[in-house]
Amino acid sequence: MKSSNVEPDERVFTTILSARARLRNLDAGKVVHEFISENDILSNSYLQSALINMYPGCGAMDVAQSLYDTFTQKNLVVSTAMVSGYSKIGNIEAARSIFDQMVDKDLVCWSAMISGYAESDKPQEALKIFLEMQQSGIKPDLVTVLSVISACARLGALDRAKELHIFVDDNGFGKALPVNNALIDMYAKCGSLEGTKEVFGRMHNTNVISWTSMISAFAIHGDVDNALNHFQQMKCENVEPNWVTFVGILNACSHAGLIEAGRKIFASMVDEYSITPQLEHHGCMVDLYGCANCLRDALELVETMPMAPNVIIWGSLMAACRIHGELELGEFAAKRLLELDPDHDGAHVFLSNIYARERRWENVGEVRKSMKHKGISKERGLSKIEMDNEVHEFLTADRAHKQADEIYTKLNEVVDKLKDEHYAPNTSCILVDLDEDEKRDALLWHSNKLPFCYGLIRGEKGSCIRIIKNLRICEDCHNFMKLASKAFDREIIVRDRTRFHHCRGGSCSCKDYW
DNA sequence: CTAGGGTTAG
Repeated sequence: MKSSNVEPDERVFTTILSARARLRNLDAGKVVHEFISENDILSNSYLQSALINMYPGCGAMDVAQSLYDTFTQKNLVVSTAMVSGYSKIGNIEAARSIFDQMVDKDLVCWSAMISGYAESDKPQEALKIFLEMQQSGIKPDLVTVLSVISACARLGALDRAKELHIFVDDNGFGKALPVNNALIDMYAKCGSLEGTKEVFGRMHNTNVISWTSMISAFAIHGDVDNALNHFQQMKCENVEPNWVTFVGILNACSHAGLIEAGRKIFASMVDEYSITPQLEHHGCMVDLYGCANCLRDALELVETMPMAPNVIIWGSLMAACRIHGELELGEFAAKRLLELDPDHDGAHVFLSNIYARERRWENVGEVRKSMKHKGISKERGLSKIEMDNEVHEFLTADRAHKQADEIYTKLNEVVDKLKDEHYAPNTSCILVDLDEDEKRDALLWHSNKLPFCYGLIRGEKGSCIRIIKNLRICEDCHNFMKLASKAFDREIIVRDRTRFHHCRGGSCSCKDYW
């Protein structure tokens, strides 16, 4: 182009830059950046936003920021690109700070902020911003609605979800395919498989995302039969499964312990569908073997898989070893994990616990010192319950709630009643340096049990109690919920980090396999 | 009529 003496026009650069952004090719992008600077066309706002848009994907948000700082006039589109750039790299505070400085905000920049919060797992903030947007007189479009539904899914509050569904229908989005797909996922993550089925049943047309969302919904609720059924059915309807579909179906097998079925499906990816298993699929298989206590198979897969295992893979193996008390392999996995992520809280806590159990006090000291030095602490247990249109949060041994006294009194009552059902606190779930009495208290105050008691106090009599937990539910809390479902004749639905537990009449839908 | 926000996945 240059040799024929045709000057490239500015449109060419926006095309090149968006290609660079997709390729995540930082060096090539910088060459274009320099060329633009040298030719004094950096004042073109189309070029500005294309440049800003390229950097976050290349892992160079700092370059985007310094470039942005040089612009004296902050264009709305360019600022929005900064908001979404910071959101993509997980720096939501920086995104918000730019957002707050913007004047005359339009729909797109509000949407960028909403999806930023949704993807940063701050659903409450996303919904709050959505409300503010409407109060400022701006009506959402389809894209906004999708982000809001996704935020509500992460929040997990069913009443809020139902309200949003009505809003979506009332505003004319109820027939759009992507909206219905998002609603399927929302109901699943809010613990309502019924809602999921209802939305799916009313859809006039479906695509691979609809079917995949259904399969994943059944997977997280432990209904492997329906997950497999829907997988068959989508084949009959000539909908081609994609790689996400396989993540869902393999997860379903993992949650139900169906090793053979999982193996076959994993093999069929290549044999029947010509889909190369990715890291995620290998992760599902490690999970499948790990949960089923086939730790040798899990390790073999990790060591022979065609790509380098990442933090999630080693974490999955480590978690399986923790559950099955396989300390030696667990230590190995934790160490590999720490090589990839030296600040991983779970691996530190796990190592320290293994060493404590084996009375290797020197090692315990080393790990704790390193944690203190790096400022690492264990992620705290956090549980939530929705009540009267409000989401109430509880940490372990939390006394911050306004009705804390009442809740703790109730907890004692509940524990007394559960003792009739032979409930005995299982302190092996707690591995810190506490004496037995302290352990017992720490266990009873596990965050899960607090929202349950609050649900008993405030909820309608006989209604289902829905709890959302940030970590994997511990064995003692699981046992507690099962017994409580019988003793109080209540359905209790707990969403933990990876799946749902439906407790009813003394047993759980996961059949104690999780 | 070429910039910025998007549903399924651990």
